[in-house]
Amino acid sequence: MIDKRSPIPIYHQLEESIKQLIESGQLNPGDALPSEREYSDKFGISRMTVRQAIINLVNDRYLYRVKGKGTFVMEQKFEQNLHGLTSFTEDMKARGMEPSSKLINFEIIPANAKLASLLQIPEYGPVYEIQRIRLAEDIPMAFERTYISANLVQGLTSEIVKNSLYSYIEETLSMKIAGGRQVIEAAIANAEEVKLLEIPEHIPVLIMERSSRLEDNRIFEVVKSTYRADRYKFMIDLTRP
Amino acid sequence: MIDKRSPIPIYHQLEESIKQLIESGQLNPGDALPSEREYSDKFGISRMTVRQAIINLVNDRYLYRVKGKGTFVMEQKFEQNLHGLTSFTEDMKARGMEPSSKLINFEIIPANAKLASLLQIPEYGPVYEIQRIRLAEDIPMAFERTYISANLVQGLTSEIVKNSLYSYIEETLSMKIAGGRQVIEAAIANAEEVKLLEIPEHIPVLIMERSSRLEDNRIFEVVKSTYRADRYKFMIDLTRP
DNA sequence: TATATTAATTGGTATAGACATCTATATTGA
DNA sequence: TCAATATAGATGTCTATACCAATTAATATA
Repeated sequence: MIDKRSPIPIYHQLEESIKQLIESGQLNPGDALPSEREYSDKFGISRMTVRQAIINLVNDRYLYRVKGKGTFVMEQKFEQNLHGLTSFTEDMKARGMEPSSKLINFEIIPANAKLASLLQIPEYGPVYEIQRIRLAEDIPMAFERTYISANLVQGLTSEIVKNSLYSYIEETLSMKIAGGRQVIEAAIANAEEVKLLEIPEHIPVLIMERSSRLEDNRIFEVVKSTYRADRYKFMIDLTRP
Repeated sequence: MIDKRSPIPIYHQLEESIKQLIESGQLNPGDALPSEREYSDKFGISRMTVRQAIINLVNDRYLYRVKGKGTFVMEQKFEQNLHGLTSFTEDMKARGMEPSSKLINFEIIPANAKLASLLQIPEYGPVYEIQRIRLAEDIPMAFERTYISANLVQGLTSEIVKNSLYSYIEETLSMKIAGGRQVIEAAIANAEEVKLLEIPEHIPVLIMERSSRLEDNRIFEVVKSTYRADRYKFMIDLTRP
């Protein structure tokens, strides 16, 4: 598996080998990798060389590491593309914080008039409603409600949502996600948000509404998120054409 | 510059130190950094530790390395972006509304510490302060404070500001505007904003802070705007690459 | 002079080991 | 039984050293 006499650097051989295990499904998201010392012993190479392979895979978002616990396989990596700078998970990671989610609700509901209009479906049509609390370092940062047309995105389960919705849509359903539109506004937290976000009453929040579309311009998702404004800011990079 | 007794890792201290040199303009795009061995000798730290700092900066696209030649400051830190740098005027016109402005203040003031840091100029350096109310269809929408380094953008008058600041910079002064960075947050309107925007007390507002830079990465403008959140939303288009 | 060689300098790869910090588990003591 | 304490094992930081590979400049040679 590792050829020390090869002109290809050892760390690169190991890197490709691990990447291959992930892409072939022998290592699944969340799985723990052997420890650095195990790799070191197994292949008779230095631990620093193992680390170099792993560091590269962490930078490429194939893996993530938790001090004292181990190294694990990342959820699908291209999720970051769509959200860009305003993706909660990526944003938090970029700030050196550990993001997590708490699923509050997952069910199919009939679309009301507004939702039907946003999703471009008939009124009372079936829609997945997914409600989540987004946390950073276990502190509630945002309350997120996602609505997905059930006729368009079929076979959705809470497990899929927990892993990666976008990879399910793109890989399993073979539909191509093209982009989206986001609107940001400010408001005062309502009672439900105060409770779920564990914040004082009457403090300002940021509301983000996003609708995401497929390549054929059908809307497959509408997300409404409420961010606590005392802890969260939206950052946007602008480059002139 | 490097404190070995600090609990902050040495590589991280060096990393921040180099990043600071770049962002403050003491290191310019294309400039060569001292070699790894020079850093190692200068600070009395291991070359591997220097490399860890540099590797991180290469991953963050601050630097790039060429084997046998050296390490250099990257030309453009960020890749192409999704949205352009638009002014209030352009934004309102795009929404089919008639924009106008009311100039409240136009003077040269000495930069305080925060402003000096944001504009990358010495403290007490001369800065244009331009305060404006932005209106759409004669309704106040935002209170905007613009700060411009007077040594960088010379000969500014209130007449120029009334017309188009950006075209003055690009056409008359022949300086190229490259982009900027925006931060959006929510707050409760303060007394001044309540008065100027003619809004009720305690309503939420959107705060936008933008810093704009020239092609040579000098910051020429810092803008802080307060938008009434009941009338104004930020819209962002995301398109997948 | 023009070309080839060599030396010096740069980043790239790899090793071995030390100690720190964090996590989970097992053990001990009240 | 419950809580504090020890420990084993994981990643994180750092050192010191060695040699490889690419580039550049100085030097020797035809």
